[in-house]
Amino acid sequence: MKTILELQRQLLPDLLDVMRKRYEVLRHLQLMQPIGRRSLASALGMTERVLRSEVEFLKERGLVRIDTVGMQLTHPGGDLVSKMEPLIKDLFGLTDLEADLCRVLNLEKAVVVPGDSDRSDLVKKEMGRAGARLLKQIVHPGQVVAVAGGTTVAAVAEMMTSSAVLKESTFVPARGGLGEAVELEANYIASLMAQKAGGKYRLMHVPEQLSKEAYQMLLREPHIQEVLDLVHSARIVVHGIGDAIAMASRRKASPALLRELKEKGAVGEAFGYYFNQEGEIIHRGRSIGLSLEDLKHVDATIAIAGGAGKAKAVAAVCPVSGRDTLITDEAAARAILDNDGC
Amino acid sequence: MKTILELQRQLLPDLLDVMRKRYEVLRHLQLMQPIGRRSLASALGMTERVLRSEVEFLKERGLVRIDTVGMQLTHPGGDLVSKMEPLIKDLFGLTDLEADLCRVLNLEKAVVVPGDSDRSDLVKKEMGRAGARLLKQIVHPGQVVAVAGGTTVAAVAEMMTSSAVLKESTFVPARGGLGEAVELEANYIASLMAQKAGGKYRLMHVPEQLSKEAYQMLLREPHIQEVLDLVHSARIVVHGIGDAIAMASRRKASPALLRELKEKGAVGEAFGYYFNQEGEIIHRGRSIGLSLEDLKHVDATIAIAGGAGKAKAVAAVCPVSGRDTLITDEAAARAILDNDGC
DNA sequence: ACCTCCAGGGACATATTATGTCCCACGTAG
DNA sequence: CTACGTGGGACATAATATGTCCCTGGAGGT
Repeated sequence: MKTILELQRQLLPDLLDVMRKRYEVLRHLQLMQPIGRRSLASALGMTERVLRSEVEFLKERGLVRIDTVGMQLTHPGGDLVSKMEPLIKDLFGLTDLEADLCRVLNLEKAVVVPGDSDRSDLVKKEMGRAGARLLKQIVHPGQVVAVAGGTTVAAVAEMMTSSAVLKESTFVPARGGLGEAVELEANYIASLMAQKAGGKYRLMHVPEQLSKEAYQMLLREPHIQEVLDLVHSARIVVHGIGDAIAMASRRKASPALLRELKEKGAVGEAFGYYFNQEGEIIHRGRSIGLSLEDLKHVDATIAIAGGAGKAKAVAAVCPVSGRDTLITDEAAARAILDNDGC
Repeated sequence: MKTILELQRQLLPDLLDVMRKRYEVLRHLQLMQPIGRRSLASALGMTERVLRSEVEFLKERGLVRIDTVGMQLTHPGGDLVSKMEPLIKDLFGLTDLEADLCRVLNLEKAVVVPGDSDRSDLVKKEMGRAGARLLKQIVHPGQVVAVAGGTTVAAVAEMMTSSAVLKESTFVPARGGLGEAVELEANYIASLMAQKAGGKYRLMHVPEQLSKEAYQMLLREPHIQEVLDLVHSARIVVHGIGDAIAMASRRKASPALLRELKEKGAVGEAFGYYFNQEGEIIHRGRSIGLSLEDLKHVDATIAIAGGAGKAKAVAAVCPVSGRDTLITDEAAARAILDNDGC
């Protein structure tokens, strides 16, 4: 029985949305009946006309009755609502999680894919697909997309498919070298994503851990400058979120830095910034590129991270911007909401 | 599980239509890939543009991949198709049809694939796939499989895939030459099926229409004798079912024989035997090999035939054995059951 | 090296449907 | 009686789906 829902989710996601919409109408109706079109519409957050179409449909099916006092459920309509409740819960439990995440983390949008990416690579792939799809939806032609490094963003690149609008886009790494392995480096991911998307890309080869003087020199290099301008003009940012300590180790941070991070309670990391539990920046990896300042001017940031273990990191990093979109998995979502005490 | 769909259908009356449409696209894609939009559209009987929208949707969901050679299923897409198959059968009542056929024709098992093989070649392919799968399920290592000729059995051979148990099997033609075209001859099909399955095969090259004396001589030939022994020891028989008159014509039967068949009311044919509506044998094509006697000792016979036009032939031939399995298509199945008055 | 066929994708007019926005007549409750 | 909220009608407009072309490009045969 679960399988049939799973199959439908893959094959008929659009119809399931419609189903949910109609179910919501019925459910609200059950609670508010008898009620008029306009009040119900505002309660559901739909426009009057849309609700009206739905109600006409439901009336046609004999699930609601309409008379002068307003709309009410018929008996079969009431039956249907109660019988469908578990079904809807199964189908849209994740959607509810998404709504909760939006509220708790102050996100514009959240996408939750089923599973736990700590336990199955497929889940990461699925997040990647969700990220790729989202990116395609929100990007406008000609916009610059800045991408950070990490395995999860790599998954997005991996699952990216070409599309017309993306052909006009330019992909750039969000920041210079941070000490990652090549295949997780922002440069590599930007180029991979651009290739898969059929778009353009510009890279920024900057060694990590340079002296201040060397940085200053590099910054004056014309081609570096050029890319940096692109980066700062990015309207969309795609980045992962890492566990602070794990990320620092992976990037071979000095023991001193590690100790400092621990002392200051670092839990999350994103594009080179380290955050504590309250979402305050406690360290900034030395590199060039996108800064938190720049984030204020982008149209959208897409953060991607999954796995129950990342819950704290995600919760710490996310509230940073009010226009964030978060793509995560079920395990992380539940863990975040549990920690939050909701 | 049915209840879920019942509930859903109350809110989404066209759920099944859409589901079926998308499933059909995927299924055809699986059988025809890689293929272009236009060809696929005509195979499906949709217009190009409609198919295009569907494919774009499926591509978006990651079920279909599109490149320069055409469209193909992705791995998840293929998974989805196979997982959906039983579901679709249930939804469209094919499972019920199967049960009815078993009862009416006294079959051990019936498999009904959707569609009408008179109208689409794909349906024959689908029957072929079903036949190949069934064969793999029921065969035991070392058993001899006798196959008859005809386009439908050829489809089974075409769709056969290798498997461990089949590597131990030997394929032989059920009967000697009956006057078929080479690519429909049992010999050719037996060898093809063996090759696809990775198994062994022995052939039996016997000209049709020999004098009695010549037959007797041939029968004493050691290598013929050897193959004949194998044939008689076959535990599994795969054969098609043909319309009697059509088959006789195709085999260039004499006008006299044709007239005789018509007079005696021949409707069905299988491995050289002609049957009337009551299932009685009214003529036996002269050749050597498997006889009806032998059928009593086999473990299983698999009859394969589809198309509404074959309904009468199938109904006439099938009741012959109580251990028959019939693989047919929806059109034939419905026609058979209609004729039977159920 | 060429040519041909079939591939996907772009473009666009048109048909169909969904949506936003009014307004109206009518019950009902106060 | 009045004021409010009810459903339903009407209609312009937006969004979407569809039918029909055409174009470019790659794969495979020659």
